[in-house]
Amino acid sequence: MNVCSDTKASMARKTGSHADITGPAIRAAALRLFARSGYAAVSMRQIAAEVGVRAGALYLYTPDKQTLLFDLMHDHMTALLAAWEAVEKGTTPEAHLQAFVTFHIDFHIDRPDAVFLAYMELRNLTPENFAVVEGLRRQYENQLQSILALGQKTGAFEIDDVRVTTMALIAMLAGIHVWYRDEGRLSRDRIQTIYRELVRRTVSL
Amino acid sequence: MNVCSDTKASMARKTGSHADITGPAIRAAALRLFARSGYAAVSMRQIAAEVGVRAGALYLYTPDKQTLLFDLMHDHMTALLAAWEAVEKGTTPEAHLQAFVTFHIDFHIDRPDAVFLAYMELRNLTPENFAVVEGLRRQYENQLQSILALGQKTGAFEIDDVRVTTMALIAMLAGIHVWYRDEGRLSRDRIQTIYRELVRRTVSL
DNA sequence: GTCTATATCCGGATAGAC
DNA sequence: GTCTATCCGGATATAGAC
Repeated sequence: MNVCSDTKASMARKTGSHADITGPAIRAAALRLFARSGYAAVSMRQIAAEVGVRAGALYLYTPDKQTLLFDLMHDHMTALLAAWEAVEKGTTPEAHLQAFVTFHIDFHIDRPDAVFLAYMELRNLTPENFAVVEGLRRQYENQLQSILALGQKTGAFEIDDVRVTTMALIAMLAGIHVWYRDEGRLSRDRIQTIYRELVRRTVSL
Repeated sequence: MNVCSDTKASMARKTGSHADITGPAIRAAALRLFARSGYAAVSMRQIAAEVGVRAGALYLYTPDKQTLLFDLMHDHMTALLAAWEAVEKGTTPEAHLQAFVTFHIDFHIDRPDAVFLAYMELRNLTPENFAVVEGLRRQYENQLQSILALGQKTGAFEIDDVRVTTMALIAMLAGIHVWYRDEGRLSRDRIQTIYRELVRRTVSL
């Protein structure tokens, strides 16, 4: 932070102007700290210190702390849905489901802090903000639920209760973030292989 | 609270003495509020108001807020382990696993607030307290892991990675608390039946 | 055992200088 | 765009009266 070499033509004209740097830096610091200690336990002064500015400067980039939290969660959920939209999903329900598992694990392993926020800090959102984020979360669940419902209809899957199975699989996948470590015993590929098989079994007799 | 009728022989001799009532009431109030709003977001004043006393009075029953949280989590985990010890588990690995699922769902549905605390407030424990609670949580995971390992050894189960399957099943079961409602679409029995089958499938080819 | 009062500190957010 | 200074409220925890 606070690199003021000013040697490049692209640098701002006035020393001390870092709107393009400080904004993202604030979001990154808030994400890291909120994920580590929880929204309520993190102060604006802490976030500012992490970025290398004073607390007052934060309010040039966010109207308040609540909006900072909401933006982080909202952007994460939006990115999640957009990324899933872009995935090549295959033709059969089986392939579709396998693609979902692979995608989910990839996306979540790459964004541990955002994932943590998205499901731990829901209760710290104002009711209006909660409704928005909850709606996006529900949309994501529905992606999986649709796959299961279609597979059940075509006979590809043997499922007792589609809604419960959806929630069970989401929970199973979400649980990975609790124990996953980059330097852990298992590679990402290995984990994906194991979970694809676990999920396949839960929808097969 | 603060019922001072003093008409029964069993009432305390001194008006305003409610040690036997206030202590549990404080814990119950703290549990409810911590679960609803999060440890960091709940003040001692709020807890006191819920009980019907002033904030200062709380310190007759707990040395500080942190200890209050720790005691709630510690007691929950201890009760969980003790209750599982007391369960009739059956003789085969299959029966053992089914008993675990049934037990887990029963215990957790009956204590939604404590369950919520136990996995949401870990990061608000001091390092020493965290280590204790984490150790108890690990003991519980090991109960399930032992069942899976034994079943794998005897050939009753077909499991790729016992550790990952343990974490996957724990997460799947823990996820119930996210959507379960007492007045919901599904009875407890029905939910247990569905999950017993989901779990059975994950350890069978 | 509880209350009132208070010490001490830290929180979010704003105003105005530079 | 950032800083310093500050307002104002609320936090935990303690001391001493009743």
